[in-house]
Amino acid sequence: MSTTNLKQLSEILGLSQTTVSRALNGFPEVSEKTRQKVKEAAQKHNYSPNTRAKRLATGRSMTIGHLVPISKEHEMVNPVFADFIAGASARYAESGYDLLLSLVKDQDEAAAYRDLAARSAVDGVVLHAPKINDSRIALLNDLGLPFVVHGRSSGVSDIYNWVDVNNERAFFEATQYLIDQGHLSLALINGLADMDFAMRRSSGFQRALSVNGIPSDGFTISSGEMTESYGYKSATRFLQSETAPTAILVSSIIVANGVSRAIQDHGLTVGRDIAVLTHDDGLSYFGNISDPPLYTATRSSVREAGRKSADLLIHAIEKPKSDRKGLLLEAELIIGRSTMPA
Amino acid sequence: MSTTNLKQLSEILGLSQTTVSRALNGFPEVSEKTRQKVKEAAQKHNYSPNTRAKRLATGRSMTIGHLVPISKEHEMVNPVFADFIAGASARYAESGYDLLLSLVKDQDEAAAYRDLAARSAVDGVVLHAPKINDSRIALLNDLGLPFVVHGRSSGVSDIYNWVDVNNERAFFEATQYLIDQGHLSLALINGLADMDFAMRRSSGFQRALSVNGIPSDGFTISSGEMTESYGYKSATRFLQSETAPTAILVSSIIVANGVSRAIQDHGLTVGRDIAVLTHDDGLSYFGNISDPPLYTATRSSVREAGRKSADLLIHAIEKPKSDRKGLLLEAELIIGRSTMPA
DNA sequence: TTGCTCTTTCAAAGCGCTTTGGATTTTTGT
DNA sequence: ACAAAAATCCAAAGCGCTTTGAAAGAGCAA
Repeated sequence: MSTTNLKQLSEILGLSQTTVSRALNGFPEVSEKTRQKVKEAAQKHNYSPNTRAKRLATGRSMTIGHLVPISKEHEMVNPVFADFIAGASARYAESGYDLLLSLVKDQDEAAAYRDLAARSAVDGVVLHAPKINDSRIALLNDLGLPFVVHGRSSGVSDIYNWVDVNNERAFFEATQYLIDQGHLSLALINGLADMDFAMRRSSGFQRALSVNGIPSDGFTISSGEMTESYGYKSATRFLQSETAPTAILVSSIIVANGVSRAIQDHGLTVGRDIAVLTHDDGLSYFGNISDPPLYTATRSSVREAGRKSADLLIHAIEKPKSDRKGLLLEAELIIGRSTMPA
Repeated sequence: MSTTNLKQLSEILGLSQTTVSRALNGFPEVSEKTRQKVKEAAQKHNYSPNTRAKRLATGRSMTIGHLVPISKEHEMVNPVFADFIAGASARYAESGYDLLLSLVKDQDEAAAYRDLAARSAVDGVVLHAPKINDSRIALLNDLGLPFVVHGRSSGVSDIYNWVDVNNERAFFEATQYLIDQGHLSLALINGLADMDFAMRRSSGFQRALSVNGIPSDGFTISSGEMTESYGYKSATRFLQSETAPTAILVSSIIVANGVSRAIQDHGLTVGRDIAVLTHDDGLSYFGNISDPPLYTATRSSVREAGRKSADLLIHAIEKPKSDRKGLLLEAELIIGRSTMPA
């Protein structure tokens, strides 16, 4: 298990380090014959170039950073990130990048980005969970660090790379679907109000209501961090109110689990007494994969978003001059057993 | 946002690179006065040492690797890892380590470890989700890569650092608790059978049964990947059998959610008609934080385990001669609303 | 002053790669 | 056959830090 280095390998082969390096890195000026010999020797002596030396010499980190936010109060990490990263990680591996992960509290995030940039520790970063008017975008542009945003940030005038789900349309259509089913009293259990995705969902929801002439006392919205117990609490509150909704839109399956529990505790049955429609990020852990699925849902694979984001970022890193791009993914409306006509 | 390097900084100060480097790294041979001056200049010119250069010069990667397994068929990533890593990440940050994350399919994992070692890309790794007789432990010892196992591996004779929950005892006591409540027909919905933790839980479960003289037709065990729908399916199967259990032990809250759903679909009520007791890793996202909690549970914070593992690993890296250590954490039995006397 | 010990500072040698610019050998054209 | 072009190879110069080994300066005793 000893480590051979380039110098030793070149001595073994009786070639210069240059030639060996070029042979291994596929440069055209070395003959196929020597290249073959070199490759075999490298294999045999179990040589791989030392990462640290290579990075210094090339001036590239071959590392992509993910700064995943942890909410200050709850210290939670949203399982959605894991799946997104799983998607991205596969792409990084294919292209030879390592993934640097750091879980940071909101208030430390700017400093963490500055640090990564100053230390020159990464070639690019993925910006997670953008808020409305997110200041991190300007910061990253300032730092000159290539990046891609998973989501978008309304109100920001900078241009940037992003990959997002069409949340507005997804929730517009979901709401329209429920209205078509005859529901007139609706509720939305949304994510935190300052999140961009939550804003877009809420706006799609409200547009559908307004298009269908449902007045503002025909709906309610709650905002919060998307946990099971948040779903439970919100739904309980709605159910206890005088104008209890007949249909509830929910921001994630985890939250929907809490909503279902609340509904059951109220002696009602999901999909019979009350309709539940949730967004589904396609996290296989939480299911919704039976046929027909448990929940009617707007589905969009966050893992796929991770793959796409990685592709975009790698492109931005390797072709620095190219234009910034945005990629809008459409969610699919899946009809499950949690909704029914009013 | 330009990057100053050591050479430039030393020229600005009219000092040699050596002195500046030593001043910044707290060596005793530089006077407090110069050190102060250097620090101020570094601050002012926004200097931080280039990570790549530093790593090459010191021969250390200052990076710790986490290879998180993705199951081949389901391509899932268990949310437990996210919380563990959140705990570890905080410690790494304190000690100046970066965290390299890679999500790998089981069959690629050995190659991935070899690669990390050959490239000299990390100073140590965390081994996740050990199986019974896990061959990765011998591999890592072979590679000479410092590591800590989150869990243990029965049957392995190597010595190694580990941090584990006392799963045997936790499930022994949990089972005893249910038996004390009068339950005579029990079921265990466990993790995958080749996982070490699952084996230990199952063994604690069976020990309690045997201690209490419950015969082998008084219980059932199912094994599988710990998803919501796995919980649903297993519980459904149990409930449909002739000797339906009156109490079910479950391996995680997510699975327990599926179990609850199955019970409800069967027209029964958790904590009244049937007892559910689950392990709770303390993932705040999935709750069980109300008072009293929803589920009676054996609780042990996986985030805390992450912190402890990080401490142990950093120690192993920085003091290579020190003895390998094992750390056994005790789970706490929390009484919630999901259990009742038979 | 001289001589001696501590302090403080520095020039230069790595760390293990990539890459430049040039040298040497082989092939091709006529 | 000979010059020009192409193919092949190499020595050496970085990349930006840390660290070694030695020199210069300061403080003090005689």
